[in-house]
Amino acid sequence: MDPLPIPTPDGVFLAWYSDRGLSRLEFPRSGRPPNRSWGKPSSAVAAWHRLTTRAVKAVLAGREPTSLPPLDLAAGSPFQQAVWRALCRIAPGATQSYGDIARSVGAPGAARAVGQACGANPIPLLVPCHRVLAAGGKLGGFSGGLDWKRRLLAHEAVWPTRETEP
DNA sequence: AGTTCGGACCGTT
DNA sequence: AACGGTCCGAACT
Repeated sequence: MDPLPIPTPDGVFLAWYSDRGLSRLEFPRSGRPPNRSWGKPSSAVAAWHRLTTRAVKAVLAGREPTSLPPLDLAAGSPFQQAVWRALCRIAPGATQSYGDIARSVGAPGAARAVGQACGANPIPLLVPCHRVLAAGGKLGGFSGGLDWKRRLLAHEAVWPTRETEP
C-alpha cells in the first residue's frame, strides 16, 4: 500500500496501484499532505502513474483525458463491478440516472443499490460516477462532495436540474 | 410550477 | 436488521 501523490492546483490527489493497474484514487484531503513516499515504484507503476497524473490534470482542466492507465476494479463485488463498468460507458457530456444504470446492468429496481455502488467507486473522476444524476435531472449525491460534482459537470457543459428539453 | 410524505425497491455491512 | 449518492405517485402549497 503505497499511495503516490498527484499535485494539482486543487490539492494533492493520492493514487494506489496494484499489480494490475490503478486501484484507487482519492480526492485531496483538507488536512495535511503527509508526503512520506517510501520505496521507489516499479517502472510499470511509474509509467501508470504518469498516465494517471496526466488524466487527472486533464479532467481538472476541463478536457477529456486522451489515455488512461489500466484500471483494477477487481476489489468490488460482481454487482459493483458491473455498475462501475456501466459508468465508464457514459460518454463525456452525457448523463444517466441511477435507475438507468440499474436497468443497464440488468437489475431494474436496484436504483438505491446503484447509488451505494457509486459511493463505493474506488476511482472517482476517471470512473465517472459524477455523470450519474437522480431522476428528473436532479443532482443526487456525491461522496467526494457535491461541489466537486457540480464542478465536473460544469466542465462537461452539463446543467443539472433541467427537466425540459430532450 | 414546486415541495413533502410514504412506501417499495435492492445490494451491502 | 438497518442503512444508503433512489424512485414513484399522491397530496398538498
